[in-house]
Amino acid sequence: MSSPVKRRPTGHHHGDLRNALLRATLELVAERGPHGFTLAEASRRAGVSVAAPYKHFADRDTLLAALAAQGYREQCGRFAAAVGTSDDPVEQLAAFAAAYVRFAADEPALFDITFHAGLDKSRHPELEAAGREVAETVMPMVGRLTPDPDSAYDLLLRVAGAAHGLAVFLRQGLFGVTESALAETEDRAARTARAIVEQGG
Amino acid sequence: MSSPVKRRPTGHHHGDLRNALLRATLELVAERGPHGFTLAEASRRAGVSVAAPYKHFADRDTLLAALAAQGYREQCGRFAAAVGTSDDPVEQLAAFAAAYVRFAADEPALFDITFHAGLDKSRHPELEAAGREVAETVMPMVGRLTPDPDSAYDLLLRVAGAAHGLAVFLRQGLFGVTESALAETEDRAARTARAIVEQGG
DNA sequence: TGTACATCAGTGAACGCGCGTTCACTGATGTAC
DNA sequence: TGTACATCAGTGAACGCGCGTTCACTGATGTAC
Repeated sequence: MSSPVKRRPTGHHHGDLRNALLRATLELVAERGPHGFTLAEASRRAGVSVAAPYKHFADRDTLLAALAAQGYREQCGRFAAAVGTSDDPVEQLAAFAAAYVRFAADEPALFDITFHAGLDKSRHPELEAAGREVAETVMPMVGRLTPDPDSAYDLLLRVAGAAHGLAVFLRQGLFGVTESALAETEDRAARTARAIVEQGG
Repeated sequence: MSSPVKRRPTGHHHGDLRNALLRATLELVAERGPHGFTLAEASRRAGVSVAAPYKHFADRDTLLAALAAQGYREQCGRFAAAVGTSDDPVEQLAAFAAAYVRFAADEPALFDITFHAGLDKSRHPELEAAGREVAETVMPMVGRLTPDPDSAYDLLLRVAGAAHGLAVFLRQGLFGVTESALAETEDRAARTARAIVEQGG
C-alpha cells in the first residue's frame, strides 16, 4: 500500500536517498520556483528526517548546485542534438531556439535552477565550467555564419535572448500549459532565430 | 549630521513613511531580488519599527503590489513614448524593444517586481487591470502591420519575448553593468524587432 | 492667544512559525574470521 | 554457517535566527472653542 518513498518500516537506511532528495527538489522547484525550495520540505517528501540530507550534501546550496550542474549537462545534450539536426547553420540556430523553449517546458525546475536560483558561482566553481561548456556547444553554429567574432557573439545573444524570453513567458503560464502552446512557442522561437540570422544586423 | 531617514530624535511621526518604505523596498529588491525583500529589513532602512509599515499597508504583499502597479504605470509611459517616436510601425516596435531593455536597466526593482515577484493577481486585481493597460498601449503598433489578429499577436509576442530575454540577460549582469553594455543591448533588441517584423513569418 | 481634546502614526515587546544546521545516538549492513 | 565487529546512513531533539504579524501603548499634531 504505502509508497516506497514514505518512511520505511524499520531501519535507518533509505538506499537511494541522494536521488530521492534530488527528485523531491525538482518537484518542489517546479511547483514553487527555486526560492520555494527548502531542505526541510524536500526531506519531508523524501520521507526522512531534516538532518538526513546532510549525509549526502554539505548544505542547502550544494544540493541546488548539483541540480544546476545536471541542468547544464541536459542543456549541452539538447543543444548538441539541435546542432546535429541540419548542416545549414540557420536551421541549426532555429533548432537551438526551439530546443531552448522545449527544455524550459520539459524541465521547468532545471530551467529555473540554472537561471533563477541565484547560486553564487564563485562558491560552486563547477557551475562556471558547466556554463562555459554550454557556450562552447553553441558557439560553432554562429561561427559558421560570420567570420567576425563580434558579429557571431551578437547573433548568438540575440537568438538566445529571443528564445529565453519566449521560454520565460511560456514558463510563467502566459500562454497556458497546453501542448499546442508549447509547439507554437517553439515555432515562434525558431522563426525568430531565422529572422535574426537572415535579416542580418 | 544624522540622515533624516534615520530615527527622528523625538516623536512618533515620520511624515513620509509610506514613500520611505516604497523607496527602501526598491533599494532592497534592486540589491537582492524580489525574494530578498523583507518587511523587517525595509523597516530598518526606513528607520522605523517593524510594526510601523502596518499603518500604511495591510501586509507584505500589499506593499509589493503597490510597487508592481507603479511598475506597470511606468511601463505604460515608456512604451507610449516609444510609440510616439515615429510614424513607422516598424520603428515604433524597435523603439518599444529598446524601451523594454532600458526600463529593466533603469528600474531593475520595478522590472523584477512586475515579472518575478510571483504576486497572486487574483488577490491584487488592480494588477490584472494594470497589466492589461500595458498590453493595450502596445497592441496598436502590431495592429497596423497586419490585419490578422493572430499574426499581430504572434509579432508582438516575438518582439516582446526577444526584448525580455535580452533585458533579463542584461539584468543578470551577463554583459557587465556599463552604460555601453546597456546601449548595445538596446540596439540588439531594436535590431531584433526590425528583423522579426521585416522578415515576416 | 491659550487650553482641552481627538486623532492616529508611531513604539517596543511579544507571538508562533519554519527554516538551516548540529549533535549524540542507533541499528542495519557488509566483512573478516 | 555463525559470530564479532566496524561502518555509516539514518534518527530525533535541540539550537538560534529572522520572519510576518498583533497588541496595548504613547505622544506629537491639528482642531474647536
